Amino acid sequence: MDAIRGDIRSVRYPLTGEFLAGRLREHLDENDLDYIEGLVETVEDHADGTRLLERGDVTNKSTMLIEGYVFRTIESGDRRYIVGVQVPGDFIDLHGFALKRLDHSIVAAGPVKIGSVSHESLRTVMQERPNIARAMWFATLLDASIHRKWIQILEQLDAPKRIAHLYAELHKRLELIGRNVPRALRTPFTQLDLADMCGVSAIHANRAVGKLRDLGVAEIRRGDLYTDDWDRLKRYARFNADYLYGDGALKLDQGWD
Amino acid sequence: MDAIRGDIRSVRYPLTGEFLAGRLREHLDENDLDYIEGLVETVEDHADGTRLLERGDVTNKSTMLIEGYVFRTIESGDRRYIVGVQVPGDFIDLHGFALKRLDHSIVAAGPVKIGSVSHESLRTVMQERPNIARAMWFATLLDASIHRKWIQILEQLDAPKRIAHLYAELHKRLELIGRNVPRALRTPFTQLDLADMCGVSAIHANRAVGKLRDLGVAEIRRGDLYTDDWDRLKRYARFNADYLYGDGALKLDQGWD
DNA sequence: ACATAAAGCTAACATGCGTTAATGGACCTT
DNA sequence: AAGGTCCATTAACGCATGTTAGCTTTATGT
Repeated sequence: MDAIRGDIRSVRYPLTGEFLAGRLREHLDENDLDYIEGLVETVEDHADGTRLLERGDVTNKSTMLIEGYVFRTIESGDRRYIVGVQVPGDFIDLHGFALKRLDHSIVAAGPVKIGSVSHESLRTVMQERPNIARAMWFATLLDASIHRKWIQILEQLDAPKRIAHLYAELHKRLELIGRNVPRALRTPFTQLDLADMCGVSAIHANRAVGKLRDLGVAEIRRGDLYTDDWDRLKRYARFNADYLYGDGALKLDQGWD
Repeated sequence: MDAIRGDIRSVRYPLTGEFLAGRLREHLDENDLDYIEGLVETVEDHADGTRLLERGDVTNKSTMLIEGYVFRTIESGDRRYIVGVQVPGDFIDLHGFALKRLDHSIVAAGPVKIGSVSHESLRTVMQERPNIARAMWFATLLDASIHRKWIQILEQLDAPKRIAHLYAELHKRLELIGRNVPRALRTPFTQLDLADMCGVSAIHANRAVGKLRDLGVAEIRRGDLYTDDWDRLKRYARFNADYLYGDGALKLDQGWD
């Protein structure tokens, strides 16, 4: 494995590419986005499977995902449990800024590009840029909302619907950062990855993928999902995007600034 | 059902009782705690099952749980999914301060006592009391950490272990706010509540309770759990308290103030 | 082109969990 | 004390999922 091969379309910033701001983008102006851009001190490529952060780590910088996917994982016994996925533009350890140590590990799912911001810089942000600070708090609250949805999904849906919901969520999250996915959503996920996200065995994840194929809902091959009817897939998965707060969920109208 | 009957032991504050600060307590001094106390504008009692907040609500105040338990619920189809539980001292809708609307409902589990803080007051706090603001961010990050653990639990454990883990978690969380539970952990949870928290049917929750009894791990009667060996129960549930950050997890040592 | 490893696929059997139905027990109301 | 309601319990049967094993396909490196 070597460095990233994925294409970065229409690069906006010389250093990090256009998606740095990610989910913050909607809530900040050009000025703030430039300011954040200036905070990034280093940009690195890492290969598939790289363990970027370990549970228990104490950090002095926070990391933003610029390109690729990462898993939030907790290992227990000899198995891995994936408790979250991040897409480009997401901070992946903003909680490491406020919490002493990390409660879970971060592992690259496929090749990734990441940027680092020192906690020292973040402290300055907290003091001097209250609206950016607020947007960062929003970002961690959105993570919590996504966590709650995952809990509901695990309680409510069977394995095929869980997998469909996962792709429906990614489809929407990519759309929210300006990446429209027309027909094929490409990911580096193996069926074992899907299994570890859905809390089922790899064999059963394979059955579930087969069922989605048989039903005509979607074709998943080596992580890439193909469908001509995203609406049908989302209906099948009982997907409702409200929890992603895509419509400017931040409360801006009550004199925050 | 009528108003609260639970005892409030060793009341510290005249208005709200000693546990107002809850999980914030460890990270703030007397001065800050008094300040928070002063923010509480109203205190109310509500009966079991009261829907305190609805998914989709837009709020202008945030609520702290003073006495009792509440569920975070998402309804879908004709079933209810419980995605979280809060104990006394927890803010239950701090995210409603930063997010435009709530992504889930809050329902009283048994009789509760709650206090309200206006968002206007919170905005003042954010500006004038950075260490309190930080503690509140911490509180929401801790919720996210608990959510991740629930995801792992649902992916990893079968129904009996999920129930054991739930009580183990509550046991620890109560300890962290100064309420040591010696032998019996009393809750108002029905077996249907346990089922909705664990993502299983009520019948299967009943089987799981029976298995815990047969194994001698714990006896659960009408929500109250009895055991003479909490360590054994926690081992059975693979409980590890790290994710609750009970040891002062907030990063205080790097010039936050 | 070939060898190898990783990933995907299939089958058979065991177990966890859902569903329906019916019974029993605890608490509340009158 | 009687009746009613909510909750807990048990049994029987079917489906979802785990486990073990072996096989096939695809990607990758030489």
